[in-house]
Amino acid sequence: METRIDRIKKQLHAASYKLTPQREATVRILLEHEEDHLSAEDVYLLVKDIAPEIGLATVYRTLELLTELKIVDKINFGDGVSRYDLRQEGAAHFHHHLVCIECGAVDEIQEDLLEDVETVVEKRFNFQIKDHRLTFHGICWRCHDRSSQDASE
Amino acid sequence: METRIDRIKKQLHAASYKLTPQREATVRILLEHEEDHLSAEDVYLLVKDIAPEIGLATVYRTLELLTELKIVDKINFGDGVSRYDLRQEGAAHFHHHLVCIECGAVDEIQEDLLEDVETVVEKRFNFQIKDHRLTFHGICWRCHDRSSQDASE
DNA sequence: TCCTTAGATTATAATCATTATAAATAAAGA
DNA sequence: TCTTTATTTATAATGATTATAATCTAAGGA
Repeated sequence: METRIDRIKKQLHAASYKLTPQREATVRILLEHEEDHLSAEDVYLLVKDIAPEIGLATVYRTLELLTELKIVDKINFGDGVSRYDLRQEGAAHFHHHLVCIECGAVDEIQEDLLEDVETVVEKRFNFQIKDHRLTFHGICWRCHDRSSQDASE
Repeated sequence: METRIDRIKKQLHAASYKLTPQREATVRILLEHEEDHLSAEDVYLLVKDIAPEIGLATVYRTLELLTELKIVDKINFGDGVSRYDLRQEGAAHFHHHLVCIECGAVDEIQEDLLEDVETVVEKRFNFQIKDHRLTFHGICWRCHDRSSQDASE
């Protein structure tokens, strides 16, 4: 965990930014909620517990900075709020998401799965792919289980 | 073109909505700009040319209604504005997008390309896919041509 | 025809997420 | 220490979207 923060510190320094206490607190929250797809507001509320004097604008600035340095990814599921995800270290590509239309849960897929598709797209459309966003909307296994259980009662 | 509007009229009636003049004007604008990924504001400004008395709220309501009936798709490229696309008639799946990080152009891919990926995801994650969103970020052929031309000068 | 009712629309205000601003603070270097 | 620069804070502003209330319109009956 500490080494993870140290590496982020180095990344900041490499771009001549500092890991201020506020920034460190924000990163810690992101590390503690790596699975969670937090919004800026979510991060703000959580950071306030460990650094009560922090302001919302600072959280926004920090998240933007981290996004710029590709330490976090900013995603958008269409509900009007941006969400921030710590990048997997060494991940060449953005991971994918499964959004459940029943319960709203968001699961992640770490595998790439798109290599073949990207080859086709690059050739056919003469488009040099740098990144991708793939989200599936559907019914998650939890809701699936729940409804088949309901049916059998 | 007229038949296209007639069919949309039927879809509305089937859900017991009417194709009012304002709604028709909005649909016409969408038809005329099928390639364009308009925002609500864009649609509003264009509709005002053919129906000057229309209000922004009506445009929003109409777009929301059309989205609900799956006549248009609401997309989100992460720039804080929702964009509205007329669905291809008979399209089983949402089309994909190529967003150029140089010039901001958005091109469309009509092919599905994801069939294999979806089979894998449904099996491996026990997730019943209903729809998907796939966007590639990269350099479009126009910017690519432009920069290789610059280099040769 | 007139009345009633329900649906649509308009203008406007309100809301929510996000960004900009200006003053205050802290840290780094000379 | 003094000066410069980056950073943060609180607050105001912005921009997209949604809600509200008043008004309008069309359809169906008496």
